[in-house]
Amino acid sequence: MPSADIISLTPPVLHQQVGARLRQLIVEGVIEPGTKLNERALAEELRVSRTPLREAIRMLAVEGLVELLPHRGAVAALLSTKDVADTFEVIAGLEGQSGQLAAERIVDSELNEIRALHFEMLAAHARRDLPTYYRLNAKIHNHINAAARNPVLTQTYLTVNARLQALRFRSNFDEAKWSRAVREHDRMIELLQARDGTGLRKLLVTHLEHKRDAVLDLMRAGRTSLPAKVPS
Amino acid sequence: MPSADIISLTPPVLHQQVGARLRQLIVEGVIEPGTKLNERALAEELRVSRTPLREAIRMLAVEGLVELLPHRGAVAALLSTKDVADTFEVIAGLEGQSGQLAAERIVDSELNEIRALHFEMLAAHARRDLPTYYRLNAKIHNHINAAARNPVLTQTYLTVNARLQALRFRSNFDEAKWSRAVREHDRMIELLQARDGTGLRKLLVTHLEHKRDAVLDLMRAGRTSLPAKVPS
DNA sequence: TTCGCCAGTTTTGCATACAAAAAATACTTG
DNA sequence: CAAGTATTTTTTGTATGCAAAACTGGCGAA
Repeated sequence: MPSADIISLTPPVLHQQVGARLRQLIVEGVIEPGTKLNERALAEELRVSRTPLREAIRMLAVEGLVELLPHRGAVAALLSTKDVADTFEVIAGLEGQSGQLAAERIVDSELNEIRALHFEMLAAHARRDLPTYYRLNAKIHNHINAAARNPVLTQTYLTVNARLQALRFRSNFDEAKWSRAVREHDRMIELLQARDGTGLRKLLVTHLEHKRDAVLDLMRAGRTSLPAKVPS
Repeated sequence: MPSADIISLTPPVLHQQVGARLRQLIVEGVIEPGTKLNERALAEELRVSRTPLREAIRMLAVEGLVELLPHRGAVAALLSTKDVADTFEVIAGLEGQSGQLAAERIVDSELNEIRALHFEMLAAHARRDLPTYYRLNAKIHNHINAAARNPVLTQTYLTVNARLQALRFRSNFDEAKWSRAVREHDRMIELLQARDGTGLRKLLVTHLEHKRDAVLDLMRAGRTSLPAKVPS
Protein backbone atom coordinates (compact mmCIF):
# COMPACT_ATOMS: atom_id res chain seq x y z
CA MET A 1 0.00 0.00 0.00
CA PRO A 2 1.37 3.40 -0.89
CA SER A 3 2.49 5.08 2.24
CA ALA A 4 0.04 7.61 3.56
CA ASP A 5 1.16 11.09 4.34
CA ILE A 6 3.17 11.20 7.50
CA ILE A 7 0.91 13.79 9.01
CA SER A 8 -2.55 14.35 7.78
CA LEU A 9 -3.60 17.88 8.60
CA THR A 10 -6.77 17.67 6.61
CA PRO A 11 -9.66 16.43 8.71
CA PRO A 12 -10.97 13.18 7.30
CA VAL A 13 -13.70 13.66 4.76
CA LEU A 14 -17.18 12.46 5.44
CA HIS A 15 -17.13 9.20 3.55
CA GLN A 16 -14.00 8.22 5.45
CA GLN A 17 -15.59 9.04 8.77
CA VAL A 18 -18.72 7.16 7.86
CA GLY A 19 -16.58 4.24 6.72
CA ALA A 20 -14.70 4.17 10.00
CA ARG A 21 -17.90 4.37 12.01
CA LEU A 22 -19.64 1.66 10.00
CA ARG A 23 -16.57 -0.55 10.27
CA GLN A 24 -16.62 -0.11 14.02
CA LEU A 25 -20.32 -0.92 14.23
CA ILE A 26 -19.87 -4.12 12.22
CA VAL A 27 -16.62 -5.25 13.84
CA GLU A 28 -18.05 -4.73 17.32
CA GLY A 29 -21.14 -6.60 16.35
CA VAL A 30 -23.50 -3.70 17.02
CA ILE A 31 -24.66 -4.31 13.50
CA GLU A 32 -25.12 -8.05 13.57
CA PRO A 33 -23.85 -10.24 10.77
CA GLY A 34 -26.51 -10.76 8.17
CA THR A 35 -28.24 -7.48 8.94
CA LYS A 36 -29.42 -5.62 5.89
CA LEU A 37 -28.06 -2.11 5.62
CA ASN A 38 -30.91 0.18 4.65
CA GLU A 39 -29.38 3.22 3.04
CA ARG A 40 -32.04 5.71 3.93
CA ALA A 41 -32.28 4.56 7.54
CA LEU A 42 -28.51 4.35 8.04
CA ALA A 43 -27.96 7.71 6.42
CA GLU A 44 -30.48 9.27 8.73
CA GLU A 45 -28.98 7.53 11.76
CA LEU A 46 -25.50 8.77 10.86
CA ARG A 47 -26.78 12.21 9.88
CA VAL A 48 -25.34 12.16 6.40
CA SER A 49 -26.80 11.89 2.94
CA ARG A 50 -26.82 8.64 1.04
CA THR A 51 -23.88 9.63 -1.15
CA PRO A 52 -21.03 9.39 1.38
CA LEU A 53 -22.75 6.43 3.02
CA ARG A 54 -22.84 4.54 -0.25
CA GLU A 55 -19.16 5.27 -0.83
CA ALA A 56 -18.39 3.92 2.63
CA ILE A 57 -20.44 0.78 2.03
CA ARG A 58 -18.52 0.10 -1.19
CA MET A 59 -15.25 0.43 0.67
CA LEU A 60 -16.35 -2.00 3.36
CA ALA A 61 -17.45 -4.40 0.63
CA VAL A 62 -13.91 -4.48 -0.74
CA GLU A 63 -12.65 -5.09 2.79
CA GLY A 64 -15.02 -8.02 3.03
CA LEU A 65 -17.10 -6.66 5.88
CA VAL A 66 -20.29 -6.33 3.90
CA GLU A 67 -21.67 -8.20 0.96
CA LEU A 68 -23.22 -6.35 -1.95
CA LEU A 69 -26.39 -7.70 -3.50
CA PRO A 70 -27.02 -5.81 -6.75
CA HIS A 71 -30.24 -3.84 -6.64
CA ARG A 72 -30.95 -5.34 -3.26
CA GLY A 73 -28.59 -3.50 -0.98
CA ALA A 74 -25.81 -4.58 1.31
CA VAL A 75 -25.72 -6.90 4.31
CA ALA A 76 -23.17 -7.19 7.08
CA ALA A 77 -21.00 -10.15 6.11
CA LEU A 78 -22.21 -13.49 7.35
CA LEU A 79 -19.48 -16.10 7.48
CA SER A 80 -19.97 -19.81 7.02
CA THR A 81 -17.74 -22.17 8.98
CA LYS A 82 -15.78 -22.67 5.77
CA ASP A 83 -15.35 -18.90 5.42
CA VAL A 84 -14.12 -18.70 8.99
CA ALA A 85 -11.74 -21.61 8.56
CA ASP A 86 -10.38 -20.13 5.33
CA THR A 87 -9.95 -16.73 6.90
CA PHE A 88 -8.09 -18.16 9.88
CA GLU A 89 -5.87 -20.05 7.49
CA VAL A 90 -4.90 -16.81 5.78
CA ILE A 91 -4.44 -15.00 9.06
CA ALA A 92 -2.25 -17.80 10.35
CA GLY A 93 -0.01 -17.29 7.36
CA LEU A 94 0.08 -13.54 7.75
CA GLU A 95 0.75 -13.70 11.47
CA GLY A 96 3.34 -16.38 11.01
CA GLN A 97 5.15 -14.19 8.57
CA SER A 98 4.75 -11.18 10.83
CA GLY A 99 6.25 -13.13 13.68
CA GLN A 100 9.16 -14.36 11.64
CA LEU A 101 9.97 -10.90 10.35
CA ALA A 102 9.37 -9.34 13.75
CA ALA A 103 11.84 -11.71 15.37
CA GLU A 104 14.40 -10.66 12.79
CA ARG A 105 13.74 -6.95 13.01
CA ILE A 106 12.43 -6.12 16.46
CA VAL A 107 14.43 -3.73 18.63
CA ASP A 108 14.64 -3.93 22.39
CA SER A 109 12.32 -1.03 23.08
CA GLU A 110 9.57 -2.72 21.08
CA LEU A 111 10.21 -6.03 22.79
CA ASN A 112 10.01 -4.34 26.18
CA GLU A 113 6.67 -2.80 25.32
CA ILE A 114 5.33 -6.16 24.20
CA ARG A 115 6.62 -7.74 27.39
CA ALA A 116 4.82 -5.05 29.40
CA LEU A 117 1.60 -5.70 27.54
CA HIS A 118 2.11 -9.39 28.12
CA PHE A 119 2.25 -8.90 31.88
CA GLU A 120 -0.85 -6.75 31.76
CA MET A 121 -2.51 -9.55 29.88
CA LEU A 122 -1.42 -12.05 32.51
CA ALA A 123 -3.08 -9.82 35.06
CA ALA A 124 -6.28 -9.78 33.06
CA HIS A 125 -6.11 -13.55 32.80
CA ALA A 126 -5.61 -13.90 36.55
CA ARG A 127 -8.68 -11.74 37.08
CA ARG A 128 -10.62 -13.66 34.43
CA ASP A 129 -11.28 -10.28 32.85
CA LEU A 130 -12.05 -11.42 29.34
CA PRO A 131 -12.67 -8.03 27.64
CA THR A 132 -9.41 -6.61 28.91
CA TYR A 133 -7.65 -9.84 28.00
CA TYR A 134 -8.94 -9.59 24.45
CA ARG A 135 -7.96 -5.98 24.12
CA LEU A 136 -4.42 -6.64 25.31
CA ASN A 137 -4.14 -9.80 23.28
CA ALA A 138 -5.04 -7.91 20.12
CA LYS A 139 -2.63 -5.17 21.06
CA ILE A 140 0.23 -7.64 21.47
CA HIS A 141 -0.45 -9.19 18.10
CA ASN A 142 -0.60 -5.75 16.53
CA HIS A 143 2.70 -4.82 18.14
CA ILE A 144 4.34 -7.97 16.81
CA ASN A 145 2.94 -7.11 13.43
CA ALA A 146 4.27 -3.59 13.63
CA ALA A 147 7.72 -4.89 14.54
CA ALA A 148 7.84 -6.60 11.16
CA ARG A 149 8.14 -3.10 9.69
CA ASN A 150 6.08 -3.89 6.65
CA PRO A 151 3.10 -1.55 6.22
CA VAL A 152 1.65 -3.65 3.41
CA LEU A 153 1.70 -6.69 5.65
CA THR A 154 0.16 -4.68 8.48
CA GLN A 155 -2.61 -3.36 6.31
CA THR A 156 -3.37 -6.76 4.84
CA TYR A 157 -3.39 -8.32 8.26
CA LEU A 158 -5.70 -5.69 9.71
CA THR A 159 -8.15 -5.95 6.84
CA VAL A 160 -8.43 -9.72 6.89
CA ASN A 161 -8.47 -9.79 10.66
CA ALA A 162 -11.32 -7.32 10.87
CA ARG A 163 -13.62 -9.88 9.33
CA LEU A 164 -13.23 -12.12 12.35
CA GLN A 165 -13.37 -9.47 15.03
CA ALA A 166 -17.13 -9.72 15.34
CA LEU A 167 -16.79 -13.40 16.13
CA ARG A 168 -13.98 -12.95 18.61
CA PHE A 169 -15.94 -10.29 20.40
CA ARG A 170 -18.59 -12.87 21.04
CA SER A 171 -16.60 -16.02 21.52
CA ASN A 172 -15.61 -17.35 24.87
CA PHE A 173 -12.77 -19.51 26.00
CA ASP A 174 -13.06 -22.49 28.20
CA GLU A 175 -10.47 -22.62 30.98
CA ALA A 176 -8.21 -25.11 29.29
CA LYS A 177 -8.03 -23.27 26.00
CA TRP A 178 -7.52 -19.95 27.69
CA SER A 179 -4.62 -21.29 29.72
CA ARG A 180 -3.06 -22.83 26.68
CA ALA A 181 -3.31 -19.52 24.83
CA VAL A 182 -1.56 -17.80 27.72
CA ARG A 183 1.22 -20.39 27.72
CA GLU A 184 1.64 -19.88 24.00
CA HIS A 185 1.99 -16.17 24.62
CA ASP A 186 4.70 -16.85 27.18
CA ARG A 187 6.56 -18.80 24.56
CA MET A 188 6.11 -15.98 22.04
CA ILE A 189 8.02 -13.62 24.27
CA GLU A 190 10.82 -16.15 24.66
CA LEU A 191 11.10 -16.69 20.93
CA LEU A 192 11.05 -12.97 20.22
CA GLN A 193 13.77 -12.45 22.78
CA ALA A 194 15.80 -15.26 21.25
CA ARG A 195 15.17 -13.72 17.82
CA ASP A 196 14.00 -17.14 16.67
CA GLY A 197 12.01 -16.24 13.57
CA THR A 198 11.32 -19.77 12.42
CA GLY A 199 10.22 -20.83 15.87
CA LEU A 200 7.94 -17.86 16.29
CA ARG A 201 6.39 -18.46 12.92
CA LYS A 202 5.56 -22.02 13.81
CA LEU A 203 4.22 -21.05 17.20
CA LEU A 204 1.98 -18.37 15.76
CA VAL A 205 0.58 -20.69 13.14
CA THR A 206 -0.23 -23.20 15.85
CA HIS A 207 -1.62 -20.46 18.06
CA LEU A 208 -3.95 -19.36 15.30
CA GLU A 209 -5.01 -22.94 14.60
CA HIS A 210 -6.03 -23.21 18.21
CA LYS A 211 -7.96 -19.96 18.03
CA ARG A 212 -9.62 -21.18 14.87
CA ASP A 213 -10.66 -24.43 16.53
CA ALA A 214 -12.03 -22.56 19.51
CA VAL A 215 -14.11 -20.28 17.33
CA LEU A 216 -15.32 -23.09 15.10
CA ASP A 217 -16.34 -25.15 18.12
CA LEU A 218 -18.41 -22.27 19.37
CA MET A 219 -19.98 -21.71 15.98
CA ARG A 220 -20.89 -25.34 15.65
CA ALA A 221 -22.25 -25.40 19.19
CA GLY A 222 -24.40 -22.44 18.27
CA ARG A 223 -23.13 -20.55 21.27
CA THR A 224 -22.49 -17.49 19.18
CA SER A 225 -25.12 -15.49 17.40
CA LEU A 226 -23.35 -16.11 14.13
CA PRO A 227 -25.06 -19.08 12.59
CA ALA A 228 -23.30 -20.66 9.70
CA LYS A 229 -24.60 -19.36 6.44
CA VAL A 230 -26.87 -21.83 4.74
CA PRO A 231 -25.01 -23.60 1.97
CA SER A 232 -25.77 -21.81 -1.25
CA MET B 1 -14.56 -13.32 1.86
CA PRO B 2 -18.16 -14.35 1.84
CA SER B 3 -18.79 -16.59 -1.10
CA ALA B 4 -20.34 -14.87 -4.05
CA ASP B 5 -23.41 -16.27 -5.64
CA ILE B 6 -22.64 -19.30 -7.71
CA ILE B 7 -24.24 -17.76 -10.72
CA SER B 8 -24.77 -14.09 -11.02
CA LEU B 9 -27.67 -13.52 -13.36
CA THR B 10 -27.91 -9.82 -12.61
CA PRO B 11 -25.75 -7.79 -14.96
CA PRO B 12 -23.12 -5.98 -12.95
CA VAL B 13 -24.18 -2.54 -11.89
CA LEU B 14 -22.45 0.50 -13.25
CA HIS B 15 -20.09 1.23 -10.40
CA GLN B 16 -18.84 -2.37 -10.58
CA GLN B 17 -18.29 -2.16 -14.31
CA VAL B 18 -16.51 1.14 -13.92
CA GLY B 19 -14.41 -0.34 -11.13
CA ALA B 20 -13.41 -3.29 -13.28
CA ARG B 21 -12.54 -1.06 -16.22
CA LEU B 22 -10.54 1.37 -14.11
CA ARG B 23 -8.71 -1.51 -12.45
CA GLN B 24 -7.80 -2.85 -15.84
CA LEU B 25 -6.58 0.54 -17.03
CA ILE B 26 -4.38 0.96 -14.00
CA VAL B 27 -3.08 -2.61 -13.83
CA GLU B 28 -2.20 -2.58 -17.51
CA GLY B 29 -0.46 0.71 -17.10
CA VAL B 30 -2.69 2.56 -19.56
CA ILE B 31 -3.24 4.97 -16.73
CA GLU B 32 0.32 5.48 -15.59
CA PRO B 33 1.24 5.41 -11.92
CA GLY B 34 1.09 8.87 -10.44
CA THR B 35 -1.51 10.08 -12.91
CA LYS B 36 -4.19 12.24 -11.39
CA LEU B 37 -7.69 10.94 -11.94
CA ASN B 38 -9.86 13.86 -12.94
CA GLU B 39 -13.41 12.93 -12.09
CA ARG B 40 -15.13 15.02 -14.71
CA ALA B 41 -12.78 13.94 -17.48
CA LEU B 42 -12.80 10.26 -16.52
CA ALA B 43 -16.56 10.23 -16.13
CA GLU B 44 -16.93 11.68 -19.59
CA GLU B 45 -14.42 9.22 -21.02
CA LEU B 46 -16.26 6.28 -19.48
CA ARG B 47 -19.66 7.73 -20.35
CA VAL B 48 -20.99 7.67 -16.81
CA SER B 49 -21.77 10.30 -14.25
CA ARG B 50 -19.41 11.13 -11.45
CA THR B 51 -21.39 9.18 -8.86
CA PRO B 52 -20.58 5.58 -9.92
CA LEU B 53 -17.09 6.69 -10.89
CA ARG B 54 -16.45 8.05 -7.42
CA GLU B 55 -17.71 4.83 -5.88
CA ALA B 56 -15.35 2.86 -8.11
CA ILE B 57 -12.41 5.09 -7.18
CA ARG B 58 -13.10 4.52 -3.48
CA MET B 59 -13.08 0.78 -4.06
CA LEU B 60 -9.78 0.89 -5.88
CA ALA B 61 -8.38 2.98 -3.06
CA VAL B 62 -9.14 0.19 -0.59
CA GLU B 63 -7.49 -2.25 -2.98
CA GLY B 64 -4.42 -0.03 -2.95
CA LEU B 65 -4.50 0.79 -6.65
CA VAL B 66 -5.18 4.48 -6.19
CA GLU B 67 -4.29 6.92 -3.48
CA LEU B 68 -6.89 9.35 -2.17
CA LEU B 69 -5.82 12.91 -1.45
CA PRO B 70 -8.63 14.61 0.45
CA HIS B 71 -10.13 17.50 -1.50
CA ARG B 72 -7.45 16.97 -4.10
CA GLY B 73 -8.62 13.90 -5.92
CA ALA B 74 -7.13 10.51 -6.53
CA VAL B 75 -3.94 9.42 -8.25
CA ALA B 76 -2.96 6.04 -9.63
CA ALA B 77 -0.76 4.46 -6.96
CA LEU B 78 2.90 5.27 -7.23
CA LEU B 79 5.09 2.78 -5.43
CA SER B 80 8.43 3.55 -3.84
CA THR B 81 11.08 0.84 -3.86
CA LYS B 82 10.21 0.23 -0.23
CA ASP B 83 6.55 -0.19 -1.16
CA VAL B 84 7.51 -2.66 -3.86
CA ALA B 85 9.82 -4.61 -1.58
CA ASP B 86 7.16 -4.74 1.13
CA THR B 87 4.51 -5.85 -1.31
CA PHE B 88 6.71 -8.62 -2.70
CA GLU B 89 7.40 -9.74 0.83
CA VAL B 90 3.69 -10.14 1.46
CA ILE B 91 3.09 -11.84 -1.87
CA ALA B 92 5.95 -14.23 -1.17
CA GLY B 93 4.19 -15.25 2.02
CA LEU B 94 0.84 -15.62 0.32
CA GLU B 95 2.24 -17.59 -2.59
CA GLY B 96 4.32 -19.73 -0.29
CA GLN B 97 1.23 -20.62 1.65
CA SER B 98 -0.74 -21.18 -1.54
CA GLY B 99 1.93 -23.55 -2.75
CA GLN B 100 2.06 -25.47 0.48
CA LEU B 101 -1.70 -25.88 0.61
CA ALA B 102 -1.89 -26.63 -3.10
CA ALA B 103 0.65 -29.42 -2.75
CA GLU B 104 -1.49 -30.90 -0.01
CA ARG B 105 -4.81 -30.51 -1.78
CA ILE B 106 -4.24 -30.59 -5.51
CA VAL B 107 -5.88 -33.32 -7.55
CA ASP B 108 -4.40 -34.89 -10.64
CA SER B 109 -6.62 -33.09 -13.12
CA GLU B 110 -5.48 -29.75 -11.76
CA LEU B 111 -1.86 -30.82 -11.80
CA ASN B 112 -2.21 -31.94 -15.39
CA GLU B 113 -3.62 -28.58 -16.41
CA ILE B 114 -0.75 -26.80 -14.69
CA ARG B 115 1.70 -29.10 -16.39
CA ALA B 116 0.12 -28.28 -19.74
CA LEU B 117 0.37 -24.57 -19.07
CA HIS B 118 3.97 -25.13 -18.03
CA PHE B 119 4.82 -26.65 -21.39
CA GLU B 120 3.07 -23.80 -23.18
CA MET B 121 5.19 -21.46 -21.12
CA LEU B 122 8.35 -23.33 -22.09
CA ALA B 123 7.34 -22.81 -25.69
CA ALA B 124 6.91 -19.09 -25.12
CA HIS B 125 10.31 -19.02 -23.45
CA ALA B 126 11.90 -20.82 -26.37
CA ARG B 127 10.41 -18.23 -28.72
CA ARG B 128 11.44 -15.39 -26.42
CA ASP B 129 7.81 -14.34 -26.52
CA LEU B 130 7.70 -12.31 -23.34
CA PRO B 131 4.02 -11.23 -23.34
CA THR B 132 2.82 -14.80 -23.79
CA TYR B 133 5.32 -15.99 -21.22
CA TYR B 134 3.96 -13.49 -18.71
CA ARG B 135 0.39 -14.42 -19.39
CA LEU B 136 1.07 -18.12 -18.92
CA ASN B 137 3.27 -17.52 -15.93
CA ALA B 138 0.47 -15.59 -14.21
CA LYS B 139 -1.99 -18.29 -15.18
CA ILE B 140 0.17 -21.01 -13.61
CA HIS B 141 0.50 -19.08 -10.39
CA ASN B 142 -3.24 -18.50 -10.33
CA HIS B 143 -3.88 -22.18 -10.88
CA ILE B 144 -1.58 -23.11 -8.02
CA ASN B 145 -3.42 -20.60 -5.92
CA ALA B 146 -6.77 -22.04 -6.90
CA ALA B 147 -5.59 -25.53 -5.98
CA ALA B 148 -5.19 -24.35 -2.41
CA ARG B 149 -8.99 -24.22 -2.30
CA ASN B 150 -9.14 -21.16 -0.12
CA PRO B 151 -11.15 -18.32 -1.66
CA VAL B 152 -10.04 -15.87 1.02
CA LEU B 153 -6.43 -16.61 0.21
CA THR B 154 -7.15 -16.28 -3.50
CA GLN B 155 -8.87 -12.95 -3.09
CA THR B 156 -6.15 -11.59 -0.84
CA TYR B 157 -3.48 -12.76 -3.25
CA LEU B 158 -5.19 -11.23 -6.27
CA THR B 159 -5.72 -7.91 -4.57
CA VAL B 160 -2.17 -7.52 -3.32
CA ASN B 161 -0.76 -8.86 -6.55
CA ALA B 162 -2.72 -6.38 -8.66
CA ARG B 163 -0.63 -3.57 -7.20
CA LEU B 164 2.47 -4.96 -8.85
CA GLN B 165 0.97 -5.91 -12.18
CA ALA B 166 1.69 -2.51 -13.68
CA LEU B 167 5.37 -2.99 -12.89
CA ARG B 168 5.52 -6.53 -14.18
CA PHE B 169 3.88 -5.48 -17.39
CA ARG B 170 6.78 -3.17 -17.96
CA SER B 171 9.68 -5.06 -16.49
CA ASN B 172 11.99 -7.13 -18.55
CA PHE B 173 14.11 -10.11 -17.75
CA ASP B 174 17.69 -10.51 -18.68
CA GLU B 175 18.54 -13.93 -20.09
CA ALA B 176 20.03 -15.33 -16.93
CA LYS B 177 17.13 -14.36 -14.70
CA TRP B 178 14.62 -15.59 -17.20
CA SER B 179 16.29 -18.98 -17.44
CA ARG B 180 16.47 -19.24 -13.70
CA ALA B 181 12.77 -18.47 -13.42
CA VAL B 182 12.03 -21.22 -15.91
CA ARG B 183 14.15 -23.70 -13.98
CA GLU B 184 12.31 -22.76 -10.82
CA HIS B 185 9.06 -23.45 -12.58
CA ASP B 186 10.33 -26.88 -13.57
CA ARG B 187 11.03 -27.57 -9.95
CA MET B 188 7.55 -26.36 -8.96
CA ILE B 189 5.96 -29.04 -11.08
CA GLU B 190 8.17 -31.69 -9.49
CA LEU B 191 7.32 -30.56 -6.00
CA LEU B 192 3.62 -30.40 -6.76
CA GLN B 193 3.77 -33.89 -8.19
CA ALA B 194 5.63 -35.10 -5.12
CA ARG B 195 3.04 -33.31 -2.96
CA ASP B 196 5.93 -31.69 -1.13
CA GLY B 197 4.21 -28.73 0.52
CA THR B 198 7.15 -27.53 2.55
CA GLY B 199 9.46 -27.72 -0.41
CA LEU B 200 7.08 -25.88 -2.68
CA ARG B 201 6.59 -23.16 -0.09
CA LYS B 202 10.31 -22.57 0.13
CA LEU B 203 10.73 -22.62 -3.61
CA LEU B 204 7.95 -20.11 -4.15
CA VAL B 205 9.33 -17.76 -1.52
CA THR B 206 12.71 -17.91 -3.24
CA HIS B 207 11.08 -17.52 -6.64
CA LEU B 208 9.31 -14.39 -5.47
CA GLU B 209 12.49 -13.01 -3.95
CA HIS B 210 14.11 -13.37 -7.34
CA LYS B 211 11.20 -11.62 -9.03
CA ARG B 212 11.42 -8.89 -6.44
CA ASP B 213 15.13 -8.40 -7.05
CA ALA B 214 14.58 -8.28 -10.80
CA VAL B 215 11.90 -5.63 -10.46
CA LEU B 216 13.85 -3.60 -7.92
CA ASP B 217 16.95 -3.67 -10.13
CA LEU B 218 14.92 -2.29 -13.00
CA MET B 219 13.36 0.36 -10.83
CA ARG B 220 16.71 1.48 -9.56
CA ALA B 221 18.14 1.47 -13.04
CA GLY B 222 15.28 3.67 -14.10
CA ARG B 223 14.46 1.28 -16.91
CA THR B 224 10.81 1.36 -16.01
CA SER B 225 8.60 4.38 -16.19
CA LEU B 226 7.83 4.00 -12.54
CA PRO B 227 10.22 6.28 -10.72
CA ALA B 228 10.48 5.70 -7.03
CA LYS B 229 8.31 8.06 -5.10
CA VAL B 230 10.30 10.81 -3.49
CA PRO B 231 10.82 10.01 0.18
CA SER B 232 8.11 11.81 2.08
C1' DT C 1 13.45 37.88 -9.00
C1' DT C 2 10.75 35.97 -5.46
C1' DC C 3 7.33 35.92 -2.42
C1' DG C 4 2.70 36.80 -1.01
C1' DC C 5 -1.90 38.08 -1.84
C1' DC C 6 -6.17 38.30 -4.31
C1' DA C 7 -9.70 37.50 -7.85
C1' DG C 8 -11.37 33.91 -11.05
C1' DT C 9 -11.64 29.25 -12.21
C1' DT C 10 -11.63 24.48 -11.54
C1' DT C 11 -12.38 20.41 -8.85
C1' DT C 12 -13.84 17.91 -5.19
C1' DG C 13 -17.41 16.69 -1.67
C1' DC C 14 -22.05 16.33 -0.39
C1' DA C 15 -27.02 16.68 -0.98
C1' DT C 16 -30.89 16.15 -3.63
C1' DA C 17 -33.76 14.73 -7.59
C1' DC C 18 -35.19 11.40 -10.61
C1' DA C 19 -35.34 6.70 -12.87
C1' DA C 20 -35.45 1.81 -12.47
C1' DA C 21 -35.61 -2.32 -10.04
C1' DA C 22 -37.36 -5.02 -6.24
C1' DA C 23 -40.58 -5.74 -2.50
C1' DA C 24 -44.99 -5.39 -0.50
C1' DT C 25 -49.74 -5.15 -0.91
C1' DA C 26 -54.17 -5.65 -2.85
C1' DC C 27 -56.88 -7.79 -5.97
C1' DT C 28 -58.73 -11.22 -9.08
C1' DT C 29 -59.75 -15.67 -10.57
C1' DG C 30 -59.93 -20.54 -10.57
C1' DC D 1 -59.11 -20.40 0.05
C1' DA D 2 -54.99 -20.55 -2.74
C1' DA D 3 -52.33 -18.99 -6.26
C1' DG D 4 -51.18 -15.99 -9.33
C1' DT D 5 -51.27 -11.21 -11.02
C1' DA D 6 -51.74 -6.32 -11.08
C1' DT D 7 -50.68 -2.22 -8.47
C1' DT D 8 -48.66 0.46 -5.12
C1' DT D 9 -44.73 1.42 -2.23
C1' DT D 10 -40.13 1.10 -1.04
C1' DT D 11 -35.35 0.87 -2.11
C1' DT D 12 -31.51 1.02 -4.86
C1' DG D 13 -28.84 3.11 -8.74
C1' DT D 14 -27.54 7.14 -11.35
C1' DA D 15 -27.50 11.95 -12.61
C1' DT D 16 -27.42 16.63 -11.47
C1' DG D 17 -26.96 20.82 -8.61
C1' DC D 18 -24.67 23.50 -5.31
C1' DA D 19 -21.25 24.78 -1.72
C1' DA D 20 -16.58 24.60 -0.20
C1' DA D 21 -11.91 23.73 -0.85
C1' DA D 22 -7.93 23.89 -3.91
C1' DC D 23 -5.57 25.47 -7.94
C1' DT D 24 -4.22 29.28 -11.33
C1' DG D 25 -2.52 33.38 -12.87
C1' DG D 26 -1.67 38.07 -12.35
C1' DC D 27 -0.23 41.93 -9.79
C1' DG D 28 2.42 44.38 -6.40
C1' DA D 29 5.87 44.74 -2.65
C1' DA D 30 10.16 43.37 -0.48
